[in-house]
Formats: sequence, structure tokens, C-alpha cells
Amino acid sequence: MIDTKQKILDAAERLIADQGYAATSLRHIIAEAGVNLAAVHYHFGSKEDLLDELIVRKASAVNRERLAQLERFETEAGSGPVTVEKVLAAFFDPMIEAGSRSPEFVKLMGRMYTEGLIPAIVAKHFHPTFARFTQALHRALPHLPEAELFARLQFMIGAMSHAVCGDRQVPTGVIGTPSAADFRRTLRRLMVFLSGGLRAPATPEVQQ
Amino acid sequence: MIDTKQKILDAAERLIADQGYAATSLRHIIAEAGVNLAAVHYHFGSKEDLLDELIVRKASAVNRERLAQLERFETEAGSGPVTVEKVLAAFFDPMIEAGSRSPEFVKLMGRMYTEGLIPAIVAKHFHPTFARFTQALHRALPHLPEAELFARLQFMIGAMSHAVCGDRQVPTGVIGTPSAADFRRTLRRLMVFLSGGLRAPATPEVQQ
DNA sequence: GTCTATACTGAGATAGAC
DNA sequence: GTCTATCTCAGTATAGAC
Repeated sequence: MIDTKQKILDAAERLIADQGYAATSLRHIIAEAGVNLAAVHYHFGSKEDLLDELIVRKASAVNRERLAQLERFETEAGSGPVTVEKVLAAFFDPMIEAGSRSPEFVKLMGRMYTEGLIPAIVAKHFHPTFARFTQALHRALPHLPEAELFARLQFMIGAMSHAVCGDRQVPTGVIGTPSAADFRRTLRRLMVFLSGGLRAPATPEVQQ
Repeated sequence: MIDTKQKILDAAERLIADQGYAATSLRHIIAEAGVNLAAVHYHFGSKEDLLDELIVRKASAVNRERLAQLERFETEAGSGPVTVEKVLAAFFDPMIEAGSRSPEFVKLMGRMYTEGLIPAIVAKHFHPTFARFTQALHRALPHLPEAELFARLQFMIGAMSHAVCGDRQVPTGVIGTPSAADFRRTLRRLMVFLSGGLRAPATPEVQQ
């Protein structure tokens, strides 16, 4: 069958979003999909590459939309900088939108980070997008030294990852799997938090 | 030998800090330590429990110092709230101090988060400390709804985790393993970033 | 009480027949 | 394209030597 590949992808997405990447064995996936173990390696090469495909098919549309929104704001702003808040909106709104339509997407994104899933995959699919947004933030916050901006982008990535993931380490009021509405609310809060953090004055240099 | 346990702990700390928890097999650890495989299970029970011991012996001193500093600030402040910046200082200064003395500690803390290491371990060792700091922040930021404060604490944990870890996903100017000075500077920047984020106005409620 | 040798189960990966 | 059989390596469990 030509849809063996599709059946594997569907089963993998559901199971990995649900239980995590490490906790989901290929044997579990193939049982769910009703296919043979070797088929996974035939179609994808490895468990890691299977994950890679899952991410591509979900994330590329989001990243495209992010860049499109950013460009729209930049056209609006003419030669001036786009505000921090608008840059954040261009980055998070497409994610909120995608999350509202497909909760599995949300969970998968969260897993990717919280399980420390293969920095190479992240780099491959997100570096170009991050690079563009870094540039935009640099123009929005010209008083920040580049090193400090990079550090804050790390903080932003970390905060986002943790926000999006389901395994909470302090009580949040949300029990169990967060709904799409929870997700939306959390990301709105994140945007406010991040604009406060990004707009903070530069850290004074101290002698070590 | 009575120091078999110690040899295992030392080898495990070095290897896990270096390569990560998942990537470090018990067989690798025992080869490095020059002991038998079963000795690990005799002394610790499981790989997970070994990690648990590693974390306890490093983190409990830091958490004790955190609570001590917070109490000092609270005594100073009398019946008023401790400022956000002081709460953050009480939380991060002991970590900076520990990191300056022992870089492995830093890396291990980072791994714990970035690999999504066993929420149960984190919960066990950090919940009491987080609870106290949550309470202090609640007093410092009484205008924030509790749910929003909890969300921001998640963001804080995420930002901290990512900041402390070695695997960067955007360029930072720091190549390779960060030094103790890099670590110190990064955490200072984090404190500034977080105080900006925590002090941001509450997120307006919107109809979904 | 401590430690060694060895075996068990389940994981991802691969070769080769069909 | 698909499937069977097999390989290697992981964490774990146990029996028994000292």
C-alpha cells in the first residue's frame, strides 16, 4: 500500500504527542498503524528521521506564516522599526492559530523542546525563521548590545518551550492536558511577559 | 571497597554533565569508574535513582542558601513585601555562587531541564523551594491574578533552564562549553530580563 | 554487607528473501 | 515495497562468591 507511510505518520503523531518521543517505541507505533517494523526504516530511515518528518509537515506552514506577518508589519512600518509587540505577535499568532486548529501540533511542539529533542532538528527547521526575527528585534531594540539580545532570545525560547509543554512543575490551575483555550491564554500571557523582559534596560557590566 | 559508591557518583556526574543523561549508559559509567555493573543497582537501585542522588547532593545546599537569603530579605522588609529584584537575587545568587565553584553543577542543572529529566525528580527536590518563592512573588506583585503569576513562574523556569544549558539553538557568541564567567553574566542578564517580565502589567482577558 | 558473573527483556537497526 | 529473522546495545534482575 502507498499509504503505509501515512499510517505510520498518523500513528506516530498521536502517540508521540500523547506519551512523548522517548516513551513511544517504534514497535508501539507499528502496532497502532498495523504495519511492519521494517517499514518504518524503509520509509524514514530511523526513528529520529520519522520525528523530523512529523515536524516538517507541521511547522513549515507556521514558519511561513510567521515570516509573512513580519514582512507585512515591516512594510507598514516603512523605514522605521517594527515594535517589539508586533514582532512578538508575528511570531506567536501563527502558533496560536495552528494550536487552535490542531491540539496535537501544540503537544508535539512542546515535546520537541521539553524532551531536549535533537537540537539538530530544531536548528534545521527553525534557524532561518529565528534569524529573521532576531534581525527585527535588533532594530526594535537598538540600545541592546548584540550579546544581550542573543541571551534574551535564549530566554524567550526557553520560556516558550516550557510554556507550551504539558508537564508542569509548579501548579498552574490547569489539570491534565491543556485545552486549545488554555494554550491560547498561556501564549497571550507569554507575549506580555516577553515584551516586558525584552524591553528591560541593558544589564550593567560588572567586574567579575 | 567502601568508595565504590563514590566512584560511581563521580564518574556519573562527569559523564552525564558532559554528554547528557540519555546518552550516558550505565556501562559507560562503570567502565569509567572501574566497577561492576550490578554495583550500580546495588547502591542506587536504578539509573534514575542514581541521577536522583547526584541532584540531591548538589542541589540541597543551593536550595538551603536560597531560602536563607529570602528569609534575610523578608526580615529586612519587616511587614512589607520584598521587591521582585530581591526575590530574584535570593533565587539566583546561590546558583551563581555554586556555578562559580563547580561548573559541573551548572551543566547538570541544565541537563536536568533540557532533557526533560523526570518531572518527579524535579518536583521532589524543588517544589518546597518554589512554593516559598511563589509566595514571596505573590506579595511583591499583588496586582497579578494567581493564575497569571503561576504562568510567569513557568516562563521563568523555562528561561532559566534554557539559559543554563549548553546546547544553544541560536548563536550566542559563546562557542563550546560556557565558562563560569559566561554563566555568571548570563544569569545576571536573566535576572534583569525576568524582573522586566514579572513586572509587566497583567494580561488583559479577551473573549476567546 | 559488597560485589561479580551472567542472563533476561525490550529497544532501534539491518540484511536479504519474496 | 514488504516482511522475517537477526544483530547490537540498552536497563534490569538474580544467584551466588567473598
